[in-house]
Amino acid sequence: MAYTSPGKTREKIYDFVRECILSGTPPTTRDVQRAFGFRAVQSARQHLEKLVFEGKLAKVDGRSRSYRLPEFGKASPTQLIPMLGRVQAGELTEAMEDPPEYIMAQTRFDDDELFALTVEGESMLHAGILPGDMVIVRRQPTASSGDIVVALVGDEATVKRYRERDGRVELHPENEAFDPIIPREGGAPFSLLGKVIEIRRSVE
Amino acid sequence: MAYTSPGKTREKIYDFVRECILSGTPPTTRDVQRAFGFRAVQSARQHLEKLVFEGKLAKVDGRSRSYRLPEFGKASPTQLIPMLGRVQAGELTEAMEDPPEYIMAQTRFDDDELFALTVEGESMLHAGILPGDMVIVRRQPTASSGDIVVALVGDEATVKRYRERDGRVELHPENEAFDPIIPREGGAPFSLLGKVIEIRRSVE
DNA sequence: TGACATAACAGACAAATGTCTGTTTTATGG
DNA sequence: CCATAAAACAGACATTTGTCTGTTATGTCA
Repeated sequence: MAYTSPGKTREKIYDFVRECILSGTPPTTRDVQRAFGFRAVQSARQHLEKLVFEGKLAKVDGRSRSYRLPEFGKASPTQLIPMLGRVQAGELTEAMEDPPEYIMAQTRFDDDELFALTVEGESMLHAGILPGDMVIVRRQPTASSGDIVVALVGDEATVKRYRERDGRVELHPENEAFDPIIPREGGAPFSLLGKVIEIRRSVE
Repeated sequence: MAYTSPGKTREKIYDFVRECILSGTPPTTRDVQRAFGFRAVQSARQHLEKLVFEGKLAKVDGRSRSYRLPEFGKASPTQLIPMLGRVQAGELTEAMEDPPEYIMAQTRFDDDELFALTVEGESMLHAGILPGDMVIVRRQPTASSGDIVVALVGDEATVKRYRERDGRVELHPENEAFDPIIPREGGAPFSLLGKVIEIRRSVE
């Protein structure tokens, strides 16, 4: 490769490595070599190591394809979340598509068990949750007053605001056209599926 | 490793590989071997190849760390989107944090230029866009009537619904408390930054 | 011009990694 | 019991990949 001014090639190499990493396949030293037409591995390695020294890349010595963007790993971890579609008697089951649909989300904790649902109905309109919106839910058996939750009442999954009054659970819609749900002994079986932690709406 | 019932170990291996891939470091055959305590590389390889045969994993022969989730590549590509924070005189500039914040999003086209903004104010309340919501914007110079857009009016970036009436551009809020913006000749400089394609709200 | 720094090259070795052949163990069904 | 299939093991070889030592080319500055 022809001689280039100091740092010029290095920037391009950084961009290249970055692209590779973001697309899921960190490059090998020789990948970089080939991509830039170097006739020596060391030429690529030289630049890569300097990028590490400058802090623009991170790596683990001796391991293949180990160059990384230093920002990641520190940043909040990303998770794949299954899109659950249907709700069946008592049990929320994965809409068995093949392959199942997944969405990416950044979460605070790696061990949260998350799933996503599509909202039907307008009962949460005034909370800014519209029909067709996707809600990301953290599976948990309890909630705090004021949380937006997904609950199973009878056979139906529903998104409502959770409240406790006098030790009794109430599920409040945010739309005057709907009535609160107050589960009672002997009534429809009630269970809390989890708490809504994010709402997404695609308007394309 | 002790003998396990058919497919049992394989499922766990799939989960393991999946986790590795999602966290950005696809495993080597020997990574899997070690993780499961196999005393032979082939034990791990056997399972991995079978997973490929079953279509649950994809790989490139002969390349290190090349196991992938088949859903990706085919599925909509994911890209990193910069969070733009401030708006400065006429120009939307990246809030120069170090490192800049990025979020993941699944997009239809790889070459879309996207960025994200945080919404201030309640002018789009009835469109289900609340203060603090994040909007993902595709940079484009034009829009269709009915689109929700981000426009620069004077020095301020604003989220509104775009309408054309008699060939004139109008920016409509979705809240009676606000008035439409109708850019005029000689008025505040107006430019369209792009179209809102997704709204996200974190309620944690 | 010469000293110096960086870029690029050449060739090699060692470790990591993918791959292969064959054997042994374990569960299952006739 | 035997046949069969899958799981697990053993040991090896080939390629890929990381790393190293030393050399040559190119630009900068005094």
